[in-house]
Amino acid sequence: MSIDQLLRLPSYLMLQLVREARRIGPKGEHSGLRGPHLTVLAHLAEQEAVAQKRISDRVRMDPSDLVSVLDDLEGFGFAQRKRDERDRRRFTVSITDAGRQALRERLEAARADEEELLAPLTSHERDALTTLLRKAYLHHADMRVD
Amino acid sequence: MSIDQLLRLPSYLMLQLVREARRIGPKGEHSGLRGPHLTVLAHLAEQEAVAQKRISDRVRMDPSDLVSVLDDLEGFGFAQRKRDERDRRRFTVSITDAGRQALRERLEAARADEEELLAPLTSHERDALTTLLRKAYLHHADMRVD
DNA sequence: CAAATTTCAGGCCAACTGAAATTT
DNA sequence: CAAATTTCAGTTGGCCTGAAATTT
Repeated sequence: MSIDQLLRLPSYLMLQLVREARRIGPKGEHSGLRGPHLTVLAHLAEQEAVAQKRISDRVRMDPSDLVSVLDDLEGFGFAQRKRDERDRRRFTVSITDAGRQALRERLEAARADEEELLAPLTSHERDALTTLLRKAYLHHADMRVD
Repeated sequence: MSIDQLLRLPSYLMLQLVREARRIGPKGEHSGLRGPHLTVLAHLAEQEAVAQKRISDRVRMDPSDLVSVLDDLEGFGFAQRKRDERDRRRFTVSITDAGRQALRERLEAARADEEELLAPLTSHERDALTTLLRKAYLHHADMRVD
């Protein structure tokens, strides 16, 4: 009875599925790249020379945590930091070609893992799910966009 | 462009929404009860005298982590451990009345938080989302049921 | 001077690994 | 003896707070 009530809570179900997803992937290639790295890379891929503060706002990541993520990305040669000479408090961050390549590969792998996670759903159901999640997420994301 | 690809990955969207959910609640009452405690309580509410191993299998929690969760629940007076005299390797765990009461309250609070998280969706959409998530989750859960 | 940006030190929780102690 | 169950010790990653250093 109580379990059934848990299984009617979307946030509980999402948490369990996220745990399931973590178990499925990622194995292989750039496994040093975890969730936050991928998120940051994707945002870098759309902007030239962004300040770290702007990134951490956009992806809702703590600025202090972003530091080590960028350290990693620079270590892999996937991103570069440069002082902003117009405001020397800032660093501007850019993605490299290798970074774009790694991003492509990881997105590809993520889509494959997705297949496995959502295997029990028809492709129509998967689309419906994605649409609903996207709508819910975008609402919260828009609440905090500049 | 790349962000858009991220936003087509259900597991990414679910992860972000779970993070959002964590920010919303829970505040107040029994905040010593976190996610795993609630999950375990819900499972205890349906079974008399379960072995820990069985719980950790059912909720896919590491047996060693379950130890401290049960320590907490016992500390709150929400659960009890007793040696299984027929197989003295086992402890059998049961929920208490106080545990049932706390579970009820926490489920109530969780439903309220849910409202806030899924505010952007119509009630029909929320139902559809829940159904899809449930279907996806149950498939994986059934894979590991005795 | 106050405020913004990046960085570091340290905290907590969830998830995992490896090994011990007890019992079957 | 090997296997099962519970427990403990220790690691990691994600998320957070507080404070420092630099610059505006």
